[in-house]
Parts: sequence; C-alpha cells; structure tokens
Amino acid sequence: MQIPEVVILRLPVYLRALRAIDRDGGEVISSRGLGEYLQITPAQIRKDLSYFGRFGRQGTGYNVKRLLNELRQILGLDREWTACLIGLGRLGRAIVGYPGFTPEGFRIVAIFDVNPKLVGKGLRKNLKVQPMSELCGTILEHQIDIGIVAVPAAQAQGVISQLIACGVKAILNYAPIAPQVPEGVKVRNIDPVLSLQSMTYHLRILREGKQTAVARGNWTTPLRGRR
Amino acid sequence: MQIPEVVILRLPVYLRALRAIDRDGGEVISSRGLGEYLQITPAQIRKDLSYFGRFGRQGTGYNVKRLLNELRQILGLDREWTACLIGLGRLGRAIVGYPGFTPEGFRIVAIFDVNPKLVGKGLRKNLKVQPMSELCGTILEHQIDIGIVAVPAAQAQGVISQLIACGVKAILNYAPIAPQVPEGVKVRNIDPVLSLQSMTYHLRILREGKQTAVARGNWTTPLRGRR
DNA sequence: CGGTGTGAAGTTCTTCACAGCC
DNA sequence: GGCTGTGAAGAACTTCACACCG
Repeated sequence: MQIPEVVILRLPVYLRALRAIDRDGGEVISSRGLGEYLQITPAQIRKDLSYFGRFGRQGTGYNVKRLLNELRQILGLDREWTACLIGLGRLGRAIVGYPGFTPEGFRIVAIFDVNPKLVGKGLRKNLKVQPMSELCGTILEHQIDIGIVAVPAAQAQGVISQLIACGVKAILNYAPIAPQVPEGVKVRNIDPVLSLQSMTYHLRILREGKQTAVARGNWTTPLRGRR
Repeated sequence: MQIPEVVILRLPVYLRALRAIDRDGGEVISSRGLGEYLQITPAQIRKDLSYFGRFGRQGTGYNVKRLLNELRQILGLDREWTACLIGLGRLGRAIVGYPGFTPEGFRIVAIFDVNPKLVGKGLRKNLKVQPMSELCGTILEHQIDIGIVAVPAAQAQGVISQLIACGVKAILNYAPIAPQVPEGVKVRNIDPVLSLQSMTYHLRILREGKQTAVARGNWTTPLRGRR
C-alpha cells in the first residue's frame, strides 16, 4: 500500500506533540485532544494513524507512550541516521553548532568545504573539515545516509548531484534553488525566504482589502487593531 | 475569488526561477520550460497563473521581465515590509547576520531579547537589542508587519501571543512547536527537524524494502549503488 | 457514553484536452 | 507548429458518519 506523502509529513508533527504531552505527564490522549493541540481535525489524525495500524482503544484514546514508540518505529527513528554537512559558512556553522538540530537519532559524522583554510580544522572530536575531493570516499566508508547542503546557491546543484552520485538518497537543502534529482531521492528544502514571500501575499490582501472596504464603507464587523 | 493556499505557496518558487532565468539572459519562457526547470507540470503553472490574469502570449510563452513584475506585485514584493526578530541566541544571530535572508523587500528594524546582557547591544546603525517590555510599543511605532520568532520552544507560544496582541498578522516561527493562532494570522514554521524525520521514513522503507526484496530474490532491475 | 477505525461522501487540487491565438 | 487559458475530468486528500468496542 502506498501512503500519501502528506500523511508522512504529518507524522513527525504528531510525534512532537506526543513528546510534549508525555513530558507533561499525559498518559492517554484522544484524537480530539491531539487535534485541539495541533489544530488538526480528529478524523484526520485517526485516518492518518489507521494507515499504519490500530493503535487506539475505543472509549479511551491512544496510550501516549505506546503511540510514541509506534511513530518512532514507523519513521525509522528507533535507529541512528548519519549525516554529512557540506558547506561550513555562516549557515553551516549555525547548523553544526545548534544543539537542538541533531535530536535523537541523527548525527553529523562528516563536514566538507571547498575553502582550503577551513579544511583540517577540527570542530570536535573525530570531526574535521574535509576537502570536497573526499566526499564520495567518506560517504561510502561511513555509510552516510543524509546530505545537508549549506553551500551558496551557485554551487548547490553541483553538490547535490555529487551526493546522489555517491548513493545518498536523502538531502536536506538550505540553498535557495529548486534541486533536480532523480526519482527515488528525497529532498527537503529549507527556505525561509519563500515562507516570507508567501506571507506578504496575505499581508497585501489584508491591507488592500481594508483600504477598499474603508473606501466603500461597507464594514460588517468593527475594525479591530491597527492598520 | 478565493485562491488556494497551495497556489500562493508556489508563486515565490516561480518568482525565484524567473529571476534565475532573467539573470541568465532568458527573455521568454514557456510553461513547459519553466516546468522542466522546477519539476512542475506545465498545466499546473498555467492554471496557477491564470488565477491572477493572462500574462502569456500564445505560441510564444511568457515574457520573463513582465511575469517577474506581475508576480512581485501579486506577492506584495513591490514594497518594503518590516520585520522584528525576537530572540538573539545562536539562531537569531545567524538570521540577522545572514545576508541573503532579507532579500528585496524585507528589513529587520527591531530586535528583542530577554537577556539583559544583550539588551542595548548595537548590531548595526539604528538597530539595538531591546528588552521584551518594549515589544508592543516598538511594533506599533514602527508599524512592524512580520514577527520572526527565534526563541526556545518553551517561550515561543508566549512570544507569538504577544506579537498577535500587538496586531502582528504574519509570523515566521523557528521554534519547534505548533503555534496556536487566531484566524487571520498567518504563520510559517521553519523546522529542519521535521523535514529530517519525514525523510527517514523513506530511508527506512528503502532499506527494509531492499532487504525483503533480496530475501525473496525478486529483483526486477539490477541494484545500483550501495546499501 | 466516549472514542476508535473506516467505508463513503465531499471537497480540493491536479491534469487533461482543446479552442483560440500568434 | 507552438503555446496559452480554461472548462471538464480525474486524482488526491479530507471530512463525515456510523458500526463497533471498552
């Protein structure tokens, strides 16, 4: 059975919510409870989970710890995944340095950069910056699962192609490009600028809508707040 | 007419592609050309654009500069938007420091942090770290449009609620939480961990699938690469 | 009762396919 | 011939609603 990608994208969200609920001492949660927490309809949650099994109990809900473990297993988070970082510029440094970035189950085991001045620099034990020429060898040697791309836009596609050539099947891309990848390779793009640019659409509508409405004087509800 | 949110989310992607095409000297692009570039079907692109007007020319395609301007206008990027950053930890510093973050049309005009040691520190001209107590006043004074939240998870919802109370209608949230916001407020979450966690689902399937397949010996195509 | 799991209905989004134009 | 713009068809996703269970 082929599970919709949207469902897969929601599972980590459920996982995180359950972690929070567990931390707060919750032992059981209904789809309604979880839905309120996440602003998702209960039916959605039940349907999503039903793709993978029957984890709930009628009249009660879901056992938080049980569901946590099930989700961890489904998402493959019950094992450790290795990643390499390519590009140790400002962004790359923020990524390695950020403690919450590599949560349970992820570990950055190699770093690459074109800059010869950075190469050889040790970041912490067993983690030295390597030249790009060693990319493929290291990936094969360490069986690296995930490539994290934090290079400038102009170099990004080249780096991604190299990663794929070395057999990497999952890429987290921070460069502002639309990567070209063959089928079977999963890419996730992290791009705050796109998010900003889509929000301004709504901001614009809001402004213009209000202006228009004011001009026409057709208020149905009193205007709250500024602007 | 109500335009689907997915469409809005794709517009900035088109915009960026057009910028690249323009930079490379392209003057005209067909929906097919753009589609190949972005791995999106031509029909999708045409339909998306048709929500906003008729920008193409039959037999030719779209004039790149014209379409660029139309999209900029649609997205409200023909004016400047102001943002404030809340939280000047490691992440916050990466955000203000990252030059590509505030592209055409965005400007961070205020920074807030709870840490008294940071307050008063000047980052650049006219940009000093302010205490949280000044949040609302500054937002109203500068008419700030967007709040960028880079505080720890535990504080994030509180900060977001404050922003909303001050009238902010657009929030870029970097904290790993599911923000609760009233209708009319747009939030975009930037969360690399969720992206990683959804990719491991596929990695797991890939591994297990291959193992299973090997065990059964039912290869249809030769195995390429490692693992 | 309260709540899950799930076919079926409903809705939204994507793709097709073609008229119309360059 | 090539390509847009767009109703209509099709696919994907979400919600409903109810049987069934604790």
